[in-house]
Amino acid sequence: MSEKTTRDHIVEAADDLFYRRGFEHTSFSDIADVVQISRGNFYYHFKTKDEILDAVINARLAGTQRMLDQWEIEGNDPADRIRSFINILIANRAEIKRHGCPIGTLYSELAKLNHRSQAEANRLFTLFRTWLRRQFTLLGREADADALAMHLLARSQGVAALANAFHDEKFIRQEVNQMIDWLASCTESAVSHGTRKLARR
Amino acid sequence: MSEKTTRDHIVEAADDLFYRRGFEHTSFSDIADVVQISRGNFYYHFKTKDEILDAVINARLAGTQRMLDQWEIEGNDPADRIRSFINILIANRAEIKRHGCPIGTLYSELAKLNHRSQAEANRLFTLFRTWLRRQFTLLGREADADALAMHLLARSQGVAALANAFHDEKFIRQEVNQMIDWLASCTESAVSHGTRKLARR
DNA sequence: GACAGATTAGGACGATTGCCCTATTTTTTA
DNA sequence: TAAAAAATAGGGCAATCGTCCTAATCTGTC
Repeated sequence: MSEKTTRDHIVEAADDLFYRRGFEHTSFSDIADVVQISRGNFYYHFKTKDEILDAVINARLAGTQRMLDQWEIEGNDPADRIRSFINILIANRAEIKRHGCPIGTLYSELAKLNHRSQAEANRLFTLFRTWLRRQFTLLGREADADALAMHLLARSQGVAALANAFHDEKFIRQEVNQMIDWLASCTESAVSHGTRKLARR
Repeated sequence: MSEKTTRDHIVEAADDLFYRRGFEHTSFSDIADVVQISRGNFYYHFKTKDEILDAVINARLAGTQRMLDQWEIEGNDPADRIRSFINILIANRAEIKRHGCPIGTLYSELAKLNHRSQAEANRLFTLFRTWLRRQFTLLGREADADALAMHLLARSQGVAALANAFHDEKFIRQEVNQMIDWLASCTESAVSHGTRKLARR
């Protein structure tokens, strides 16, 4: 089994705190308190706060990639895989209700700060976007695969934002059901791939 | 014509800065610089930073209410009024691309800070939610009017979030078109008001 | 057991923050 | 015009921030 280094602990704690309290609102001391190390030791592992941020983003990127790879193995059907994506909202509903989407809220904050790691944070979105686009292409919707991927991403973001604002898990379930239905209607009209024509049989 | 007081100027500048840079990242000095008053004078008008935040939220509430009232006058048809809501995304696309939705990003930040004005900020969402619900009710969808209102709010939030993340105005237009189409399908099936049945003629 | 390198602890720094006080100026009132 | 009130200016305060430095401790190797 893998020994967890102090550095790993720091990244893990920072990841959690950045999600729950935000990047700017989390101080070195906050992280050090969780990991139970001195602030001096902290500096040995990370020279600046931005370095921690980048490490957190990279950790999230790696974790997300692992998750997507896993879905690729589990689901034979691209529709199944897309449903796995949609169901993140269900799986993480409790945390989403309390803190929103980790990716969306982080990006939003970095955008306000005009932080130079905005582009890095965006890669988290792009990871999902590219993956979803491929799944929709496999579904026979290559003409508008990217638009469908963005549409689904946007709806997920919106659901997370409102679930957070209204502290409403039931709303998440409602919208997830609608997204599942929407996905079904996508596969049905896979051949025609018209821009906005959702044919019902 | 109405004389604009110093207090109004402060609220106006704070509103803008909170939107573009975020609440926490905006300092007293930042606002004072814009209004061109001393920090000392500042304290005469607002005792704490939280007071400014509340004033900004109230100003946004008032402005939003005025806008909704205006739509009520302009659009005879509830569908027209809902389209006015959807078209905010188009009207403000440039700013949304750069800074996201002012309501969504503010609430997200306050949630991270666990700020006690979260509830106040939420009233901005509730204002739209209640108004949209009424419009959908007038549209003959009273059974699921609230779900439709939340659905539309969520999609707007998602579009704003992704337009900001990918700096993509075209995406806004695409999604707005889809939302307009979706609204049309809502009115067509107004009578059946089934939970998730989007009948096409 | 001595030594070198890796790791940790704890404090100090300059800058910035929200907040507060007081003197001064401007405006209003009598 | 004199007094009162409203508004403004400028500086100061304690706390916190990210950052940095140095001394101490731990760990493994010869």
